[in-house]
Parts: sequence; structure tokens; C-alpha cells
Amino acid sequence: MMDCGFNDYPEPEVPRSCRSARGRGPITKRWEGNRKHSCEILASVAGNLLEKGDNSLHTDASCGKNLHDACDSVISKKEVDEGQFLNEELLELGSSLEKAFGCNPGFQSFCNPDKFNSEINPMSKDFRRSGLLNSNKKKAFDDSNFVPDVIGGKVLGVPERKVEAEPTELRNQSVKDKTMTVTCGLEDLMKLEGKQPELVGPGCNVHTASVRVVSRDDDESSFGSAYPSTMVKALGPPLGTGNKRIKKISDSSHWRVAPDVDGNYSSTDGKVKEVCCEERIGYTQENTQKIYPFKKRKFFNQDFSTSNRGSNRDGTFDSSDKRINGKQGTAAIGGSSSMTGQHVFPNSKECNVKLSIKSFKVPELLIDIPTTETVGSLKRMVMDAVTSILGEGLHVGILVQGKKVKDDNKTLVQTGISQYNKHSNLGFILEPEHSQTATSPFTKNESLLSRIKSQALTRHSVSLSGSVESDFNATPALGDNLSNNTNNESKALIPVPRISMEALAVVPFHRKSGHHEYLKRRIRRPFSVSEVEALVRAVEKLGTGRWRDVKFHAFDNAKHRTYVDLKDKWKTLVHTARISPQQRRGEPVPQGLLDRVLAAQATGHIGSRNKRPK
DNA sequence: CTTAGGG
DNA sequence: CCCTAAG
Repeated sequence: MMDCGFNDYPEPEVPRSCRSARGRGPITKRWEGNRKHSCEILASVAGNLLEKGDNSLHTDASCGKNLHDACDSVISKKEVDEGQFLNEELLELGSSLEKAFGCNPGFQSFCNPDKFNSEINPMSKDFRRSGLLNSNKKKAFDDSNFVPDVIGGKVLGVPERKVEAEPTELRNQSVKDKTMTVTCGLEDLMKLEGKQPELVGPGCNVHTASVRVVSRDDDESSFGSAYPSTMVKALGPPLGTGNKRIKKISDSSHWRVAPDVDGNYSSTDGKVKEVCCEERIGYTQENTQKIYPFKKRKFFNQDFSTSNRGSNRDGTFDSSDKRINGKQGTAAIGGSSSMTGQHVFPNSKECNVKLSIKSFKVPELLIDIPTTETVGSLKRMVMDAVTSILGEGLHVGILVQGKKVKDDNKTLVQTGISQYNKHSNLGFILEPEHSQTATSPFTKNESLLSRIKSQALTRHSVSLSGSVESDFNATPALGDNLSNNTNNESKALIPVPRISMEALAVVPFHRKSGHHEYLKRRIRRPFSVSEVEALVRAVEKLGTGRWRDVKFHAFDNAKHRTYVDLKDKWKTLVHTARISPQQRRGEPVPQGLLDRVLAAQATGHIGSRNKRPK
């Protein structure tokens, strides 16, 4: 995978759409080409345009739309597969294109509409009419002067420096330079400091100008959007398409405060921040401001973030993983240098430090809630609390050997963050803006204060602290610090603030066995008969094709049923109704319902027709 | 964002 | 359920 590049890809396949699907004949209605194909096409287009220096391109949103969408959506893709890599390259191209043509966002502006539609864009009618879609794609490209170099999977048209040089350089650099993996544990910090822990978290680089942040989207398991957004702010808005990507990354993650496998209330399993300090990014001679997040992920996540436990080729992650888990709360900091074998001179400009901070834990979050409250309000409560912890403005502290580094101008080497110090302890903390004062951000939050109490729980309340406290036992340093801070005024009247000051230890997250870290699939929730009944009734009323309405009418409060789900269910219902009862599986649907399904299906869009006649 | 369809 | 082209 490390050697992946355009050159390494085999000859493009004929898109699926060009073949027959399941022997039912060619699909002409839609272009079903895969992303790989998209990428090759785009790469070809880009290569040609870049080569020609043609920046007098027509802007045609329609022809670029889907490629743009595709590129954009790739960012949220988790799979590290061929397709993704291609798409990363694709995005890389986008970056080059933006610089070359100043067009932005995405790829909406670099297509020559005529050429694109007739020769390149398989989605266009012109293209289909041209017959190229149904012929061998290689030949199509062969015959097209516009796209000469995709053959053999090699895109020569794209200037090498744009596509290949940069990843190559990055890769080489990663390999030959000293790298260090640092993970942080609250316990370390506390042991080192012997004082009250503070918010520990990512963001170690926000004060450093030359570093870049990688934020991987890990869905609901993410520790929270607060971090990505913090990062974004710290780095400034990315250019062009990056904006949207970052937004997506931020949007897609949210808090989850739920017991993990150990029963700890934590927001673990998933969030990985990788921070890379890179002095020289050999991208192009042009000033390259932008490195897409995916890129970092691509080139670095093999070190520590790929989730396939034990499947890492280089074993880097595994070793660190064992170390982390084995020590249960001791220093999860260490050098990871299996990729490297050399020493780095402290003064060397080649020195890179690779930092990996995995997930966070809320050490104590006691909820005081009447038993009559709903689960939903409990969730909201926890959400509020956690969000508030991070929402009040944090800054980042760095601890080396237990000492807080205050001078932001020191270099990492001067500070002792280097390969030579890989056995030393390095910690990152997120602290409240006014951690010095007794007043905490929470004093502003009446509702929170009224709801969440730190220590003594009101009688009649439901304590959720059990698991949390047991968690404390696993992190004795925290407990010590709690008692050590008895005289801290924050304990006196408003215990809650201490949450903010203690909170959010960086902990090694416990990957759930067999659970892929990302690309999480929703749990399967078969429709019950009553749900089917509701669905059928709604469709009978509204007709097919109005799934959003169906959702509102019949499944408005079933948040786990999206209108797509309903549409899919209807699809399977229709199928079920058409097959013999012997072939049906799952909970049997009453034949009467199935009959109604068929009837409603036959009626089709009658509902829509009523709504919008003619 | 919704719809429609293939995977 | 997922993915995603199209609108």
C-alpha cells in the first residue's frame, strides 16, 4: 500500500455500468462506475489540463458536480482501500488544480463541457451516445487525445510533481526520518505532576505554526466535535474544498458518553488525532498551503490507527497497543520507530515527531437525575455536561517530564520532545481557560450546576458513578489527586468545576474485539410486523416515492428508521410479497400485509399524483 | 436533502 | 443497510 500510486494501479476496468448486471443486460440509465473509475477520469482530465496549462476553462457545475461530490464524500470514507487511495490522489489533484486554475471548490471548474461530456463524462448523454461507454474503456481512452495517458493505469498527463512526487516524498520521509509516537495517559500526567489533573487531550500543536493536524472522522465513537472544531479554529479555515471536508468531519462526530467494555464512562474507541510536525513538505515548488487531512491519514494511520488489530504489517501499532493496554494507565507514551532505524540528531531539521493521541475519557461525571426522568433526558444531560466541559474554551498545555512547558517558542528538541527522549513522558492537556481561578465555566451554566454534582449525590437520586468510580480505581493517581485537592476551593461549594479541571484524560482506547474501528455499520434492526403494518398503511395513503413523508407520518419518532430505511424496507417487502412463502425468511409477515404491499405497489405513485396532478 | 436503485 | 448518482 505504501507504494500505491497512480503508476501502480492496473489498467482501469470497464465500469460496472458498461457490463451487464447480473445478466440482466447493460445498465444505461445510470452511471454506476466506481470511484476508481471516477478518479482515473478525473486524473486524466486534470493531467491534460495541467499539462496544457489550460486555465481558460469553462465553469460548469453540472459536469463537475458528481465528481466533486464523489471527491468530497471520500473524505468521510473510512475504508483504506484501493478506492480510497485513488480518491486521495484525486483530491490531491484537486489541490493542484485549485492552485493551477484558482478554481474552487472541488472540481466544478476545470472541465471543458464539450470534451468532458462527449468524451470523458460517462454520465453524460453525449458520452453514452458516443458509444464509448459501451466499448472497451481502454480503447476509448486510446482513441481520445484528450485522455491519452491513463492507459495502463498510469496517468502521465498529470505532472509528476503534482501527483506522485509529493506522496512519495512524504512516504520516504516518514521512513527515513526519525519518528516518534506519543500517546498520552492521564495517569502519566498525574504521576508526573503529582497534582490535580487537567483536561488532557489533543491539540498539542495548536501553538506551533508548522504542524498539521490530522483528524480522522470516526463517527459516533468520536470523542466529539469539539475537538475537530477546535483544531480547525486553531489552524484557520482550510482552503477551498477543505472547508467542507473539515466541516463534514466535525459534523459527523459527536459525543458519546457511554460505558465502554470496562464499564467506564468514557468516550473512547475511536478518536485518533495524529499530529505531525513536518518542516519540509516536499509538495511542489509552489507554496503549498494545504495538505488534505486524508492525506495524512493515508500515510500515517498505518502506524497507529488502523484498527485491524494485529494486522498491521509493521507491527508498530501492535507493540504500542500492548504497551498501552498492558500498563493500564501508566505511561502510554513511547517512541515508535519500527518504521525507522536511524538516529536523529537533535539539531537536525529532519526531525519529525509523530504524535498519536487516542481517545479520551471523562473521569468523573456524576449525574443526579430523578428516576422518573426518561432515558432521553439522561442522555441529554450527559451530553450537556460533556459538551460544556469542552465548550467553554480550552487551551493546550504540554507536559514534558511532568513539567509544564510554558515557552511556546521553544523547539521540540529544546523542550525534549525528540527521539532521544522517547522514553521520557510527554503529555498534552486541555485546560479550561481560567483554570487558575476558582470560578469555572460551569458557574455560568445554571442548568448544569443544578443537575450535575461532583461528589455527594443527593439522596433519591440515581447515581451513575459506580462504573466511573471503579474506573477511578484503575487510575489511582486520579483519586490521589482528588484528595490532594481537598483544599482547593473548587471543591468547596461548586464541585462541578472540578470536572472541567480533571476531566478528559487521554486514555488508550480499548478497541472492541472484532469491531472495526471505523466504517461502523448500523446495527441491524429488523422491522417488526407492526412496523410493517405502519409502513404499509403509510404507503397506501401516500403512495410510493414519498419516503420522507412516510417517515414523517408513520415513523416520525422512530429515529433509527430513516426514510431510506423505509424505502429499502418497502423494496424488500415488495420482493417478499412476490416470492413464495417458502423462500421468505425472518419474522413472517402476514400474507394480508403482503397483499396490501403488492396492491399499493401496483397503485404506485397514486399518492403523488393526487398531490401533484399532471 | 431526497429519491431511486444497485450492492 | 450501504452507497451514491441525480435532481
